[in-house]
Amino acid sequence: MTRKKIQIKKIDNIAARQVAFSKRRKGLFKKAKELAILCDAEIGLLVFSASGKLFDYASSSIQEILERHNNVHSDNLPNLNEPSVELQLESNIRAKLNEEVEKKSHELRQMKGEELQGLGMEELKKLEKSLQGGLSRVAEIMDGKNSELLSVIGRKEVEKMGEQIIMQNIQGNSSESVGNNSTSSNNPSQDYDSSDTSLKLGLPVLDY
Amino acid sequence: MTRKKIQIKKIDNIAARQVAFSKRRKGLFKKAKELAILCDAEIGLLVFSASGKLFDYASSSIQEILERHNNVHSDNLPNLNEPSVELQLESNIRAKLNEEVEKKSHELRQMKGEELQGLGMEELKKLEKSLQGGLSRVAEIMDGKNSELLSVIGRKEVEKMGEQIIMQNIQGNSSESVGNNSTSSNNPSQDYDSSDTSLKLGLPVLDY
DNA sequence: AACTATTTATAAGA
DNA sequence: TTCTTATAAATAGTT
Repeated sequence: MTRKKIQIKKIDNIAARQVAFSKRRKGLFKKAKELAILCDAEIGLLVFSASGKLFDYASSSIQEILERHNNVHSDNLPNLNEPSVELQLESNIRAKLNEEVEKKSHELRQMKGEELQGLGMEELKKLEKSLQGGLSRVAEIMDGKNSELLSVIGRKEVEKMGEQIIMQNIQGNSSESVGNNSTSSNNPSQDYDSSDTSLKLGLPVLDY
Repeated sequence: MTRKKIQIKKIDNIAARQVAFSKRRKGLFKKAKELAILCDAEIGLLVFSASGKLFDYASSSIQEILERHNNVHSDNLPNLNEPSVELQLESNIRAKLNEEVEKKSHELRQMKGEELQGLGMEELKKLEKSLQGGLSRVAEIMDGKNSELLSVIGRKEVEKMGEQIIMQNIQGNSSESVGNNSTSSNNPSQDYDSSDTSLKLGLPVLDY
């Protein structure tokens, strides 16, 4: 509804969802109050956040409104042994949440290669594709991190490493040296001849 | 709130009040539904018009529960303002479950290559390993399925293929034949000209 | 928590 | 009631 139109579906990002909840809850309560005042209506509003916190508003007392509601639906079964409304509600929510946890756990285990028995070929292929997608994204990010680190180390050091590698190749022969050769970093007055740094191929593999 | 800003006080004109009630009630319910969906909140909303008509909305099955709410509390309402011990307990459980759902959702999205920003190299590697593990398990299962299917196709066909491969190898020259040489057991009437068996090497890729 | 570009909601009028 | 439209309000994305 503003910088961009949004779809009305559960907001994935937790932080964003909490922010939206705060803003919209405020807006909703304001609207409810305005309607009650402007149009002389009786309004009861109960909101449980995803974390279980209760927010409510009633133009008169909640009891009064609920009683009235009950009268409208005229079925009176006074049962004091019943769990409270809220408690029943919470129970339902808990059941739903448990189900959701199970579902996600199962999906997660499947992505880790477990509990695959029931799947058909189509589903297996989908899963495989999903895994491959994730894998390549992870690889991308790792590459990105390596690049970042390279730029942090600085061009000079990289070039220096290149030189050293070249020298090693010229002098010895088999030395597979890949170790950390970075000479002390606080050395700004370093001067070197850039002309012989051409062979910078095979950049050191940065491993963590 | 449009052609002119209005004060939030009871609308005097009855007709105007009814019109406003209709419009604003609609808006209020829409907002309530949006909040419930967007932010995963549980919402109950009761609205009585000035004339006594009831309008309500509940994001879950609060409805029935609300109807009984006053049955429980209309006679004895000492502790309506403070959640009962049980309710607080349930709320805690719900909060924990929500957390768990979020955690799993997050992990799931990470396995699909999303929300990777915060991860360090170590974590990325772990993730990569996990994905590779899952991938190979999935591949195994798929292989298994292919084999099963092969056996369903029948030993005969497999044997036939083997023979054909052998024949090809004989007729050519490279004698690296590794195929299954067991000649058919229960197949006396089968006769075919192996000479025209075209190049069916590289067992058919079973695709679904 | 504040800002602001947009989307929504809606008061008045028809 | 419903539609239209000018304007007020709400709010998503950003800082």
